[in-house]
Amino acid sequence: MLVRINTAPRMSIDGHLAALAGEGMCYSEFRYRRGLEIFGEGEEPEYVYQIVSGAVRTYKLLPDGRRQINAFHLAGDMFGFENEAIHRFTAEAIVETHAHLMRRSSILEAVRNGGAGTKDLIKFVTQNLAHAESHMLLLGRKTSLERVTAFLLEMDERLHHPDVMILPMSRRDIADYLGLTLETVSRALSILRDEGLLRFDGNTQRRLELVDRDALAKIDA
Amino acid sequence: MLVRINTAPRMSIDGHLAALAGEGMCYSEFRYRRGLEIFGEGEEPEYVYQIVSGAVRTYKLLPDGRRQINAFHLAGDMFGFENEAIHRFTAEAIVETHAHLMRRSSILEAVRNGGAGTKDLIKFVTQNLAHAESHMLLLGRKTSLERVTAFLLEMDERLHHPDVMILPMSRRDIADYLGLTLETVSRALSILRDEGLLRFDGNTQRRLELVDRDALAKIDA
DNA sequence: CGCGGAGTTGATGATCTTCAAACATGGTGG
DNA sequence: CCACCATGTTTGAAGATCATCAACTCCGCG
Repeated sequence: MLVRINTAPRMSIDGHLAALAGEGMCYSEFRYRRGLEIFGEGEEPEYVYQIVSGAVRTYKLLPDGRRQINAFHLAGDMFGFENEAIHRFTAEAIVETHAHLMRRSSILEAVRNGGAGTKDLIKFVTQNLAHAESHMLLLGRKTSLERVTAFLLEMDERLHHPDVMILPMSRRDIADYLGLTLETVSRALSILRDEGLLRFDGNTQRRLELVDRDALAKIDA
Repeated sequence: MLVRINTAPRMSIDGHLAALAGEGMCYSEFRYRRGLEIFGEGEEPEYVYQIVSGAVRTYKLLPDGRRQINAFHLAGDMFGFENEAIHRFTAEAIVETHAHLMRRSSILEAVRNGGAGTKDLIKFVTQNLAHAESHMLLLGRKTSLERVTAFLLEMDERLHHPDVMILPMSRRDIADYLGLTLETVSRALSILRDEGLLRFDGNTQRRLELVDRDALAKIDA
């Protein structure tokens, strides 16, 4: 079902959670079923999360229901850190997801004490910011074909260039990430398939193979 | 050309730069003429900047010249901090701008030493991230009228609700911030003016007055 | 005065959305 | 095991929004 990366136990140096609060900090492990809300926009942040397996979407809603997905989080990714007293967006499990949780207060305290994890926290937030900036360029200035191509290449990279890419998210999720409709996403994928740049694996639409990454990279301006 | 104006030992307590690196840190003051590039995307970051007066745009470009402005920075705002070894975007003075500069290395060192400014740095990056997330919602899901209205309200707030708002940036800048064309921005402003929600002050197009902020807030979904 | 930059407005057109229909898929229970 | 239903996906046709192309105005400034 889901592509998995190694699940870093708590001692691993570059495991994010462990790095943040230092060794010896404990965390709990939770399991979220497909579609379940992990936390909601406006709620008080209690935990910071690291995904062991599964996938999570974080998004904002307009009052009339229009949705913008900020980011997808895959195995190994951390999310949910807040500096202020409320969550700025909602997080939901896209598929069955296992995550490690660490109390936010532990991390804030570690920062207050000048803990070693401070640098990692700054790095984490900065990486999120860098991603957001690139995504603003996509949302503000790229065509639908460029957006879908960029999405495929982003996922390809984050899944470490697998032969067959297994997408946990629906066309609607992709559309809400790219600022398009699901129909436009579907059409763009069909174009790329017809041009021979990608193949659908079997008869399922969520398993696909990037046949010509160079050509895709040329489309993504 | 850069003009070095003076060097001062320290600035006000609530100034961001001072908070970041602690007391006793030195900064220089520079002046940038209208249109001048302050730093370019991909360059090595040397300084962190705080605007004394003027306005700055930060943006990314696609190879064919399409531009996305991430943010406008006004008097009091800080910008240019990088955690990694290169600038992720370009910064230009929109109008004649005075800024305080502090060496990036000083700030990084302060963080390494567990300086008091670490918390402020995290706060600074997090605020940028929060802005970027809101802007992604705008770029991905709002209509042109909603975008322009949101822009006006954002500027109104950041300029502390002046009677007459003086915009330093051109219609093209606004368009590249909102993911629109300058014509669409102009049309949206005309609509808001015709509906009586704003007035142009005199016969210049950059001075305008928000007549009905509540109605504007209702348009901005 | 004339020139250039900035802005507005109009006509036309392309891209993307909306609406709609058909088909596929995967899970559930008889 | 298969029928069945909800959900997800593709594709087509029509329509809306925004972009493009173009003309014109308004200042500011030499």
